Amino acid sequence: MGMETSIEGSRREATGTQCIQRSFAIVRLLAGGDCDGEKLVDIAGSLKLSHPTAHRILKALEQEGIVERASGTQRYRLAAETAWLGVAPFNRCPITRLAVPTLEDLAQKTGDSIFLSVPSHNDSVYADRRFGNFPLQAQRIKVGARRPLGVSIGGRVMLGFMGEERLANTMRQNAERFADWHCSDATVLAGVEAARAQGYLSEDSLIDPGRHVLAVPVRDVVGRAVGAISIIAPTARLKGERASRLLPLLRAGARDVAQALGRQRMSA
Amino acid sequence: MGMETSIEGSRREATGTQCIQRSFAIVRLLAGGDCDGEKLVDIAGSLKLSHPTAHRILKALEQEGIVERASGTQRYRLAAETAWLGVAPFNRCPITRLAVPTLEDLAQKTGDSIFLSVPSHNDSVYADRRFGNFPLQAQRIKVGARRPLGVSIGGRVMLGFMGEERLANTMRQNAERFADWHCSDATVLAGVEAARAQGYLSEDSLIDPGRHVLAVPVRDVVGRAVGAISIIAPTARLKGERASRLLPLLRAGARDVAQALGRQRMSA
DNA sequence: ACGCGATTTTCCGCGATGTGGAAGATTTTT
DNA sequence: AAAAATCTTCCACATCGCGGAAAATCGCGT
Repeated sequence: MGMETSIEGSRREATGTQCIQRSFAIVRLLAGGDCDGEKLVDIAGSLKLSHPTAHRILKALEQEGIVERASGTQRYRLAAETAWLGVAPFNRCPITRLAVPTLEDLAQKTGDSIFLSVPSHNDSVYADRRFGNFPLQAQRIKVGARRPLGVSIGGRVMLGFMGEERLANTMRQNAERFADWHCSDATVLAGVEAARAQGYLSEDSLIDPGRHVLAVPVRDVVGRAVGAISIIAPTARLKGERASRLLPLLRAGARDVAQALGRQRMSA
Repeated sequence: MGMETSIEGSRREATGTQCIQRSFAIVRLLAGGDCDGEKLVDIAGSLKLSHPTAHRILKALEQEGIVERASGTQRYRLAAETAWLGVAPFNRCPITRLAVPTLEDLAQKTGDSIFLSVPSHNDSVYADRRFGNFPLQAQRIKVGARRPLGVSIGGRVMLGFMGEERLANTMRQNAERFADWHCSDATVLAGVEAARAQGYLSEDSLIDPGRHVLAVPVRDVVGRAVGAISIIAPTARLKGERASRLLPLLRAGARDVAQALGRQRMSA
């Protein structure tokens, strides 16, 4: 476990439905967990819910088929069937399907870890990943894992190309959550600016000291970011001359994915 | 709109959380809708919710980024970001990704409409579809659309290979909903039996008179159905000699997908 | 295998939270 | 432009969800 995904993240005029907020906070929390699942106490702890409350909601989610118990244990994880709730929107923008060959190609050519991130509400999500042959790979970052949008390098790159309004909204709504990830407003904004200026972002990994990240945006026809491709490798492998050799590769990959997406739009 | 997805479908000892049931009933309802979205009245009507209640829940879902308004209009549909809630479970069983080549191949070879269905809780979901070149295609069936498991032909085939226990559970929990789709317990069970006996099922389409359906299961290593591939075409095109020529094609397709899934498991 | 601490689950009275009728905006149709 | 339909806000009520406490269960260590 670990990640503090406080439920207060989206500070709203509480009018509405408390338990819907709580339910989806749980769903989002589980969305990032690995398939071993999370313990009730941890879920309750992270979201600052009482144990009975967390239990009751999880039970309801289980009845709805959204959540299941990892076989044997009584740990909770997202049910396989949750995947199918999103098929319709997914098919409207099947970026992960279209990106597969590109990601594999990049992983093979660079030998390092390649990630595809997508924006999701106020989070960035790792939508897919491929590993290369180099011994040290970023295994710790799971597909489905979420960060407040702006925390991960890929997230900052995306924020840079999602419009002023959304940038402002996200910064406001994620303000409190950034602290949990040891990064400030200023750091995030600096990254966003750099991404806008250069068209990419290169920074040390926050969660994984000794690793470096290089990220480029995937932009749709209008220029809006719909994702980001990033490469993660030991710092030594991503500095200086090699970095400048890798950058065009990443950019070409991002362009390919964008084009595949554009073609898709036509036929749908 | 149309489909009556009564919230009472899963008659439960109501203790728990009413509004979670309602929220996900709405999400499931929208999951099947096309990208034009659904009107508030229709949503409220289908689920027998008061307008203010439906409105309040939808507003909450919108704040959570689960639901959005179709551009311009004020109709509700699932937000693109919903797709990313399910990426982790999806990557545990990426059947739709792996099935793409097979579906395309089948559509191209047969010229008709090919569908991939997956089981999701008490529903079957159309997870993907491909059209062939023949003029009449099953355009009305949208990707993401849901039926009570057992209503669609693909659903019956899957039910046949999901174990006695699940079959019994599903039959019990879907009993009331079958009526909405003009099919009885007996019809469903007959189909299930036939599917078990033959390894496939061939029946007239219920929702689309004049069309016929031929479906085969996609089974995992243990033999459990994880999906179904079906072909839909005007009845004349799916009878007699042509049907027996198509069946092996479908079966081969299902086997290919199953094998791809098996290979996937290894590497994960 | 046994026992003890940690975790999950049930119970239940309180009250905050969600509810739906009715009325007021807004959009769409005629 | 008027009318109909739909969407949204308001508000008083009571239902539904809340969380403290206790019971049942799990699982870890010896």
